[in-house]
Amino acid sequence: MSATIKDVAKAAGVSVATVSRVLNNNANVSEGTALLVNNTIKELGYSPNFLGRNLRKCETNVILAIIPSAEHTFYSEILRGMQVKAAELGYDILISTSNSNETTEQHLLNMLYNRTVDAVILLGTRLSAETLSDLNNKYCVTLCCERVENADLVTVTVDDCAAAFDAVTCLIKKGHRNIGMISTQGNALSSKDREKGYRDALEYNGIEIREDYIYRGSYDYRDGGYAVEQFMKLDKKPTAIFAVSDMLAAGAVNKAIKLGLNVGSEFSIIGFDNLFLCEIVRPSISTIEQSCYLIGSIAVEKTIANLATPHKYSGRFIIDHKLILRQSTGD
Amino acid sequence: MSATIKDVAKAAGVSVATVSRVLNNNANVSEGTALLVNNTIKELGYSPNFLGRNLRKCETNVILAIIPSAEHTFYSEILRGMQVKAAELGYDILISTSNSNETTEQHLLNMLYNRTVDAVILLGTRLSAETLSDLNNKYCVTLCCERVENADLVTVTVDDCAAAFDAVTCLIKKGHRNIGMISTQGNALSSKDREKGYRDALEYNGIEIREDYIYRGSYDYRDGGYAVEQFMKLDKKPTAIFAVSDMLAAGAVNKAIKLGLNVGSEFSIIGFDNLFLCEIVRPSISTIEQSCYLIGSIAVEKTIANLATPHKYSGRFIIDHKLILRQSTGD
DNA sequence: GTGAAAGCGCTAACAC
DNA sequence: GTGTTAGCGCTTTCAC
Repeated sequence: MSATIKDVAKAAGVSVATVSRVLNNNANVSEGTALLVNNTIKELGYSPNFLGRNLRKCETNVILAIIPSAEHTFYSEILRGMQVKAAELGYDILISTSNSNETTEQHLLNMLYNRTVDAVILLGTRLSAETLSDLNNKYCVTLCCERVENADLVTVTVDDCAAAFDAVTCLIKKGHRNIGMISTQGNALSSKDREKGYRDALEYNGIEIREDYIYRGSYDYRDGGYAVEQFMKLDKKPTAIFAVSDMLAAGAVNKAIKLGLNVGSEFSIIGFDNLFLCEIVRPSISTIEQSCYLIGSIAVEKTIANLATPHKYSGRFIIDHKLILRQSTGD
Repeated sequence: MSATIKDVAKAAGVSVATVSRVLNNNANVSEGTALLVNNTIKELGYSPNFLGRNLRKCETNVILAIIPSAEHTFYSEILRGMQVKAAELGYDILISTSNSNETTEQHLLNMLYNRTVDAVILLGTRLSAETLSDLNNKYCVTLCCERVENADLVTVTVDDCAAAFDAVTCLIKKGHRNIGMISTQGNALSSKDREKGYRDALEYNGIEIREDYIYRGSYDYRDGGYAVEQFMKLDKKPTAIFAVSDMLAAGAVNKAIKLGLNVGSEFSIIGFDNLFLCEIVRPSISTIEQSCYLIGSIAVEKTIANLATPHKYSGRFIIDHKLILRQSTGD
């Protein structure tokens, strides 16, 4: 159907080896031949078939990024960081969505097994530490935005504990003593770490920790509202909330307003991620911003480095975060 | 490094052909041999190398979906529709982002040239009709969410003109006679079509069309605000706005509120896409909902159909839309 | 500086 | 029902 390297070789009157050398900018080819070959390539509209090349070289120069869902804008900047760094290093990033479903996630890993991609970067995962370690041992897998205890692979995240500590400390400094937290069920360590940061901040400031101040639901917007409803049933109602995601914070803000609370200095809310949403809603939402671009960039850099070495590195990389204050904390 | 089909054949004491047959569920293999081979496969932890298979079969069973950016949640449901239909038909969907940049888009098309993927589905495009037609002629390309005049390829969109007509008619029925429109610059026909629907609705109701009621900017949130500012400088100020995207509508809503306008029945705004955002902001935003899941599903179905036939179909598919009324129109 | 040829892992005739 | 073998398109070693 389309031209092959053989066609080019024949048309240019050289061997396929020479065409291949031209294709790969190999030095050992005379200027004249190179010109001739390049012209023939153009004439025939030839492009190399990477299936042949990849098979031969046992590499694809493609990294698969698996995100939970395309519905979360949070990943977009991370993906951009990945793409820029990957392009720089001669790789392409392809994306697929797992729908936070372990079966789908497993299916996508087939691309690793069957050599369709060189490596996988997981933006969150449902897999166990053992699975991840095995996978990274046999292939090359990196984890982003989430950590898994004792999993032996490169992990790139913010310091969730410290970030939560900062957020809650800010609320305390504003005079709040009754601070609720909206967290999530399940075993995402990002949430657990943020809970720890929440507890640490309270403890550090000599504030009693109340278990009924911690609501755990899904990441769904509505859970933010449910949390507020729950809190408002308590004897001692919280006057501030720290949520592990901006969506939850948005749900909390809207529900609080609906309940007649004066969201701002009187009833403060801080989210997590700095989604664009935070700027759009009224009141705008204070939040923790992660250096997303950097997370993506570093994840790719470390992944490609691991691809090149026989003894894989598997450390944890902590990326910067920043507290951003807006109207939901009265700023 | 990892086991090959040869290793399996040797270990099982059969030929590679037999292993291949088992791998592909070929009927012509005895139950006993199949069992033996499958056990050996498990023992060796073998998975077939798709680079070999794909090279041999000249197909990858992968479709590349190119989206402008992962920042727009609008595409998520379309992608889900694509993935479900693709899985059904034995294909995988991989996603990449073009950043609305023609160079990047062109780069991604390399995956088509070099046979890394079987087909490409573009969710919007910067390419010309000629480029698209050539591309689809030589390979297999489908266009979604946007149309390009005279481009010879399968195109799947809502009826933008009719949808806009519905939105504007709704505003007129609510008593508005001075209706502004927030559109976009550039040559996106979706916007042009929506402008036509806007004009048609006005004309149909005997309302004069004023060119200064049409603002054209980017798709950026802020442009929604700029539009409102612009409109408020006019002698006869609009009392309603139809925007070609929810982001623009959100920007318009917030700016209108800031200017002291009573957004709702007094000053109405309708957006486009039905982003989740519409439900979160206050007032919630009326909008046009597209049947996104269906758009994705049909796009994939038609693409795969075209992959199988020598004479490609290249028609346009119109998908349903629905007007959704919320607080921003006083509902 | 260039060519011949082997072989990456797989599938699919073809032969038996 | 199973095996032998050619060959998909490419890179790379080895000659020269």
